[in-house]
Formats: sequence, structure tokens, C-alpha cells
Amino acid sequence: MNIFKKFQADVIDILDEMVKDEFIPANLDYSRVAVEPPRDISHGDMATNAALVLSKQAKRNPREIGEELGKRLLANDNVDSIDVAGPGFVNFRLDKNYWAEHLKEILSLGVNYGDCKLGNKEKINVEYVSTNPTGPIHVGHTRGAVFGDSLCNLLEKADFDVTREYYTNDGGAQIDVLAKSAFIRYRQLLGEEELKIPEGLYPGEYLIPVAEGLKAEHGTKLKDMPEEEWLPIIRKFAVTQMMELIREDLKLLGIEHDVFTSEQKLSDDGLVDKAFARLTELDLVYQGTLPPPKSSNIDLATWEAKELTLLKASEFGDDSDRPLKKSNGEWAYITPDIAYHFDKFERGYKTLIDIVGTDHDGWVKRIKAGTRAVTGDKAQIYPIMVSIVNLLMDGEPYKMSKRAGTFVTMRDVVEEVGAGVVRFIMLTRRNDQVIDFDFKKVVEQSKDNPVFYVQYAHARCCSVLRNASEHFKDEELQNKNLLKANFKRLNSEDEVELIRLMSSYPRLIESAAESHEPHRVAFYLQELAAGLHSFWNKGKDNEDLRFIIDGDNELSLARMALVRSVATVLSSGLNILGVTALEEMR
RNA sequence: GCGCCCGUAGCUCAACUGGAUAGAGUACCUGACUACGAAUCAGGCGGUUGGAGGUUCGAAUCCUCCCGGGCGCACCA
Repeated sequence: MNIFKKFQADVIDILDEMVKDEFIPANLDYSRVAVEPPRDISHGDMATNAALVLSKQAKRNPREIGEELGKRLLANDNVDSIDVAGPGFVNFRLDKNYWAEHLKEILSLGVNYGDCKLGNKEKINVEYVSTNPTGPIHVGHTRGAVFGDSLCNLLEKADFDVTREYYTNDGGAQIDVLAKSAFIRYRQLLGEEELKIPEGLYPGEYLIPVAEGLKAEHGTKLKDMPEEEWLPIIRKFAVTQMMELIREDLKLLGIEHDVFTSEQKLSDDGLVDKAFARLTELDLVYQGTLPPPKSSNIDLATWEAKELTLLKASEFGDDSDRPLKKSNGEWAYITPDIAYHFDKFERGYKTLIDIVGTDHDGWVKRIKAGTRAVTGDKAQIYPIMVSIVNLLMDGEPYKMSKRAGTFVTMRDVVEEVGAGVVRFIMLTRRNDQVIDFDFKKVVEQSKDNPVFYVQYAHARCCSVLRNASEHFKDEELQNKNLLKANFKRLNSEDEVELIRLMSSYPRLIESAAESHEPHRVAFYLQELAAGLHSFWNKGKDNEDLRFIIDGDNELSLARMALVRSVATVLSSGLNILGVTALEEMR
């Protein structure tokens, strides 16, 4: 459990008593009363801002409230000492045994330590990756993929019922381009070697296996068909192949989606019509014209106002109304997307998370407005925009383009530097920070990469436990036996420090999940790893601080409990990031 | 022109969402391997949080205006 929450509840109980004793008035707003670790550890184990938050409402000097609160807090058995500091912070220290006892919780919960009830089993849909099925996954999509996947892990740990979803854009014109490109490869395969790939089609060699597949399934007969006959066949075939490719690519990073939703199928099943009907029913659709575009990269001379079918998007926070149908009667691009989000809502998700790149900024506003409109504002949509990754090669921009066929795939990068490194780097920043990803540096400096630092700490724990098996029987080192260790022996400042750090893990998980910020886990892990490394090195100077003390099995066993706990928390955090914890370094 | 995001130590990034003396890594300087794994540790150097106002007990965080950078702004997908 989150011990900070426990003490927050204790503080609020005390505040209630103070109300009863008429020290402060009743009906104060406690919502901002927090119990947190102080920024500076020398201030104490925990701090509450209660006096500061309440002073204005209570019309009382914050220090007075603080002094009184502190006095009453001291009566708590677990509280060792208190100190009212600065403008009215109440700092308090906990009994050392309280900390040591906390290890029991880690050991008994194991990998479930840090779980919290934030989500309360709420169904939540996270859509991520969703790249067009026109080729392998580009490295530019890696960040969104990794971010989405780790966010899902985090949300699951926070008790959300998470669905990992991939939206397959298999309905648009880009699939015609894909099919036509595959058709050229097919003809080349059938002997037209000198046939060039025309400008505007995909030249990538990944379409050669598709051509081979077409030949295996259809022989040469596609070649003599008119385009309107082969196009749908090859579209379908190529999309299936591309999705397979994409799934394999994603697996390299340990990513697997639960649900793949096809745009084509959505439309075939009439769901776009349904969403449109729904919007019409809500009286949000009308015929009209839009003002000229404001973008400077559009030639206004060629632009003309036409009557379109429009959505009253501006009533839902968009800058202007948006077309649902083009002037030729076809759906505008956003309409199937609105239908898709409506479909998710109808499937029972009230919270929809979309992980997209910042280049989808314009799209986000539209889909937000569209989703609010079609669901009658009953769905919470959280678009999370992941900033771009600048690819560099030794400091120089690394240019690539799908059309030119020179792009670097995600696979290239993962095979070069490893899934763990890629994931950790991408997650050791806030999502709205731009990342410079330099291939040369990542490979060269892989030894200095923070992921190794954390891995090393985990491997050290494992190493200690391996060595311990010479002193203890295997069953003595099992968690349920370690629970019986005498935790009171863990009373050095360094040990308490480590336990303190671990005890803040549940709190971290909760806040990271709530704010959708997996990067916090990465930073936490580095901190915990540092704690472990530091304690380890103290054992060199001071033999009393070694993990295994000859002739003192009681202390050794207690320390094994400590080490096992550290390993558990490290491994739990790495799991969220999707990085496998290593038992030894090579 | 408009919208969104970013600007924090030489460099790469944090800062628990308004908390106390803004922290890590890296680089640089000093020190620790007869080792429970030195891919590690201990210490030092390094800041007007882009700038100017404002809000309040309290601002890197919120508001306004500038400066600089990124991304976007079509019936394209």
C-alpha cells in the first residue's frame, strides 16, 4: 500500500479532531492536503503542507496550525519526531522499525508490490502505433510504440482494464499505391525485369516477398487482368502481408496488441454511416461552405469555396467546422476516424487514449471535437502527443523517406542496439521533449547508457543472492522464509534509506499512471539503482555493511530480505518499461 | 498570420503537477579495486530556470507581453 496515503489519512483524522476542539473551523477543503517525501531528505521522512493549505481558509497563522498539528501527530505510534519548518511545513520522522517492517510488504507481494487501485478495473482503451500498413515500421514510430506499450503496463499496474489497440488504416488511397507498387514487383518477378518503379509508388524491397506470395497464390493470371480486377485482390493481400510484417517488427520490442481494428471493415459494416446518422440525429450536421484556408503553404488562387457537408465542430472546441463529406459525396478523411472512436465508445470504453506524433496536432483537435460530438460528451478522450525523434548519424541529420526506399526501419535500430536500450532511451524523457537519437552515440556509448546502470544493480542483487546460497539453504532464501527475518537488524542509515526509497514506489506508480508519464518510472529506477550501488560500495570500506556477515546469520538473512526486495522493485519497474531484468551482465 | 509544444548547469535531461537551499547523468578536477562484480562508489566544479512584468505565504511550474526553436493549420491521409 501507499504509505504516504496512509499518513495523509492520519493527518486528516487529526485535522478533524482539531475541528472538534474548535482549533480550526469546520468544513475546510482538505483536497490539497498532501503528505509527501520532503525534497530534502534531511528534513525528515515525510512532510505535510496541511497548515499552509488551510491557513487562509481557517484564517489562522500557518505556523500555529502547524505546531498544533505536529503536537498531535507525535502521539502517533509510528511517528518518532516532528519539526515545524519554514512557513509551516510539518516534517516528521518515522520509527526505524516501521521502515524495516515495510520490507514484509514487498516480500509478500513480490511482483505485485506497487499495484494500486487507481483504475478500479475501469475499462480503458489505448490506441498506439497505428501506422499505415504500407511497409515495415519506421524508426520514427518507435517512440510512440514504446511509450504506448509502457503506458499500458503502467495502467495495468494501476488496476485499469487495458485494451491495447491498433487501428489499421487499410481503407485509403495509400493502399491503392501499395497495391500498385506490389503489382509492379509482381510483374518484375514474372520476367519484366527492366520495368521501373514509377515516381509516387513505394520502391521498397519489402514488397518483393509480397510479389512472391501473389505468384504462389495466383500464378501469372493477375498480370492479364484489368486493373479494377487485380486491384482489390492485391490490396487485400498486400495489407495482410504488411500487417504481418508490422506485427513481427513490434514483437522485436515486445509489443503485442489485443485488438486490431480495420478501417475498411468498419466502413464495410456500415459503422461510418451509423456515426454520420448519429451526428445528423443530434443536429450537428449541415450543408455549408468554409472560409479560405489560412495556411501559408496553400495557393489561394486555386482555392474555391464549395458547398460541403459539415460538422458543427466549433461547438466542441475546434477552431472551425469540419467537413464530413467532400463535395463529390465521399467521406472526408476525419469521418471514418470519428466513426472509429464512436465504435470504441460503443464497445464500452469511456476513456480513450490515443498516442500520436506531434505532427498530428491538427488531427487531434478534430478528433477530439468529433468524438465529443458523436458520443454526446460522454467519452473522455486523452490524446497524448509524442514529440519527434531526430535521427542523427554522428551529429548530422539522418535523412530518410519511405518513398525513396531509404528509410531506416525500427527493426534496423533494434537489431543494432537492442530492444532494452531503445525502450529505455525513449522512455527516459518526458513525451513532449524532442529526442536526438544519434545512432553512432547510442552504439558507442551503450556502456554509459542508464539502462545498463539499472541492469547492473539488478544483476548485483542476483549475484549476492547466488553467493548467499553457499551460506543458506535454498528454502531459507525464499520470500516466505525471508519474511521471518529480524528486520530490526536493518538499522543503519543506508539501509533505512534504501527501504525508504522502495516505500515510495507505490506512490510513484500511482502518480505516474495518473499523469500518464512512464518516464517517471525510468528516473525512479536510476535512483533506486544508485541507492543499491552506493550501499554496496560502503561494504568495501566497512565490512559490517556487507550483505553476508560471517557468523551473523540473523543479520545476513535480514540483508538478503533487503536485497531481494530491491531486486523485486527494480524488476517490477523494468517490467513496466518493457525491459527484461538481467540476472547477470555479460 | 493563427494554434499547440518546448526553452532549466558546457552537453543530455529531471523536478512528485504551486512547496522549503532547483536535482541527476555526462564532461572536467580529486580520491577508492590484496574485489560478496570498478559497467561501481565518495568528493569537488558548474544556475539571474530565455527576458520583462503580474497573481500569493511561496512560481521553473499559473496569467500577460516579448525573444528563440519545433510541430501543425485543405474536400490531402
